[in-house]
Amino acid sequence: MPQKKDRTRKRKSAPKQRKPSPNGLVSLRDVAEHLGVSQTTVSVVLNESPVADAIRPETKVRVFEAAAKLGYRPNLVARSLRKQRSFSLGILVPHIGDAYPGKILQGIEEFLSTAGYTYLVASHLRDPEKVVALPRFMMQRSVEGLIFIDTTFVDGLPLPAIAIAGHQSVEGVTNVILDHRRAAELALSHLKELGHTRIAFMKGQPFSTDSHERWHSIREVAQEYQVEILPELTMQLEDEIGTPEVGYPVMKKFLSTKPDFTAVFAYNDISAIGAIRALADVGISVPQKVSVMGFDDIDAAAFQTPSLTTVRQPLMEMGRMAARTLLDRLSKGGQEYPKLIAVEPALIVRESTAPRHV
Amino acid sequence: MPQKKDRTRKRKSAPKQRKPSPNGLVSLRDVAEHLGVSQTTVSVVLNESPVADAIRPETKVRVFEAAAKLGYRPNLVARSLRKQRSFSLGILVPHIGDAYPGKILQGIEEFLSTAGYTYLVASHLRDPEKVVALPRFMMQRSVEGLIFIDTTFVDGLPLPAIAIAGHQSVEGVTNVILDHRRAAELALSHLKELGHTRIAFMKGQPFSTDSHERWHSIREVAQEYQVEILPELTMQLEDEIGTPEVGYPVMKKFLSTKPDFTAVFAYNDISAIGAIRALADVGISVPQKVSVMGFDDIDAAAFQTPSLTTVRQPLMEMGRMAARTLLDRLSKGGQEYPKLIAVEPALIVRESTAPRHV
DNA sequence: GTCCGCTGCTCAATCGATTTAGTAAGTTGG
DNA sequence: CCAACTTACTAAATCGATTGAGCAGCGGAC
Repeated sequence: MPQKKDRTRKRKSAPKQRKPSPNGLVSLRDVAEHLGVSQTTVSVVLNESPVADAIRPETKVRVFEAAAKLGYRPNLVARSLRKQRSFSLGILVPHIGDAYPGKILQGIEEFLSTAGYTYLVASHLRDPEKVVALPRFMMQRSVEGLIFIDTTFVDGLPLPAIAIAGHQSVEGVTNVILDHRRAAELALSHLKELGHTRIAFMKGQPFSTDSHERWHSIREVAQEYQVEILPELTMQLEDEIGTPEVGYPVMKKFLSTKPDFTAVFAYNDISAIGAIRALADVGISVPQKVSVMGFDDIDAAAFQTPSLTTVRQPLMEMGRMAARTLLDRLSKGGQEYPKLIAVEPALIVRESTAPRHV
Repeated sequence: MPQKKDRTRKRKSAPKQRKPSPNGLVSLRDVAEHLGVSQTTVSVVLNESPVADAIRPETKVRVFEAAAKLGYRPNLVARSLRKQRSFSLGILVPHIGDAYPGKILQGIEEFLSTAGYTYLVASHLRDPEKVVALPRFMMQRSVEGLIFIDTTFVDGLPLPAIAIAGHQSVEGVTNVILDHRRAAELALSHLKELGHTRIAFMKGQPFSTDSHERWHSIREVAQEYQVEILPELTMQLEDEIGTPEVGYPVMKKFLSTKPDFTAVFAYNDISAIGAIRALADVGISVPQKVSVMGFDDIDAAAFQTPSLTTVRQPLMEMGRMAARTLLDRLSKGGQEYPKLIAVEPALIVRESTAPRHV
């Protein structure tokens, strides 16, 4: 394929003896030199930049072909540096691998992958120092935004952020939350319809971002529904564990007080599962003797024995929305952004609740 | 704090009117200009490079103080580009959020965070195209190495890699695997001691990387232990689902053949849970009528009703070892690396297995 | 007096892309 | 015939760090 004219080759009478790419990868320069054109040309053509309108179609074809032939893939680190955009987000979770954040991550990833974004995840294990350090660390890695999952963060973030299950009102942060009021209505009306009046409640751990709001809504709705919340039927989760072990000892201890109750509304599915286990240990069958209501509808809920009646949070959807909203904010760039996004719960009736035993 | 001599300030008679950092962050240059020293000085001092031995202690102090005062944090993207090291790894999982990879991720993250490394995770959802594209994409992001979890990858990787539950023999890849032979011994001897002779087996999905090896070991050990593996008592998992739903219909269908068996050895805990559910649906109680044995010991296993007897894989440990081994390989740089790392299973006896019902 | 070596730094190239400004060659209009 | 415009590119700055090479100024040896 002879070229008509060699229009650029002369410049290099004493070439600077360029060494091959140290990492063995094909760079823009390699493609440019291979073709005898400038890096600019290759760059604008491959990026289909408007500037490339001025490039001859034949040249474009040559560039595309050479890029394909040499297997050129742009170095995204270099691109990040130059464009001051990394196409990545940072995600903070209490523990990677737990079911609740796991489901949310699925939703986030699903959306991000279609948008060409990646993400860095890190677990802070509820360590306040990490909660401060990790966002900083991620910013050093040039993430464009942050997503907090069930995490109480420190404000003053210089980056747009989304807090899933976040209830802090902080400048620049969009909270994605469940309609807890509605959730309480669904759960309590279900239990009430089944005839339960003496209901035990498990309050979430103080560090869980939904705890306060959820409890508040439950009390409010309970009052309206004339369901009594008795102090002696109220438990408090404390431990920071992602397994049902979180609910087991609490229920054990509760049972040792010989409480008079016919139903339990757990803080979440995980603690409900632990509670059922504790009930079973002392021979209280669920749902025959006691009904148990979970929260979240994690994957495991449907396959427990008995399967869990629970209030479903659309976790994947929340993840998707969080990702979508954040990317939206990034592309708009403006100061306009939603402060709050609420999603609706659903009551999922399974086997762990039944009419009150009489 | 007056300076003795102004040794560098003169050069800028007609300064190039430098604009402030566009992203509002403090750069090396900002620190250097603030102090009136070169970027080199600031860089070598902050990195405690050996070259910094030649810098006066007072200067060092000034640099450290200025960096702290201005809140300088090095831009890791720029550093990556220059050093050709990103201090990050890429991790491929079938699904983010599933219990098995989740537990492994915990181990990986635990180790990486102490080493100052981050990681990018991506789910390939068993899509062969993604399995090819994602490592490429991660390499464009300059990850230094890859970890595959339960993933059949395509060889010819230009990067060091670790495959957890990997059984491919590929140049440059270290496989981290369970001692399946030992696992089979533990499980079968337990069932045999309980008097079970008609044992049903669930084979893993063909795409699950452990399936073949596990089945092979089970058959081998079964022969030695004189445990019969009957075709009519053998099930095959097919679906790509991370919930117990994967085992449920398979067991349902199996039961419809009116099989004669007293125990089930499931492929993993997830499918065991689904199987128990299916057994319960038709009134077969576990472990009274049928014993069920799981595999993995995911968090949920201990809190099922009945709790699962299972073969534990040290998943977090496997994650930790994978990360450690990979970083080791990266720092050594040489061609020397372990081809195989085997970890030991443990038998965890809980409630789902019992002596054969007679 | 001057050469050497040490101290304490600075200069400038570099990583691999993007992007602004510019330029050589050819075409058109008056 | 020349200015103006168009076409098809190229040169060089830039992002923010790291790093090899280099350079003043000073003290001491000869």
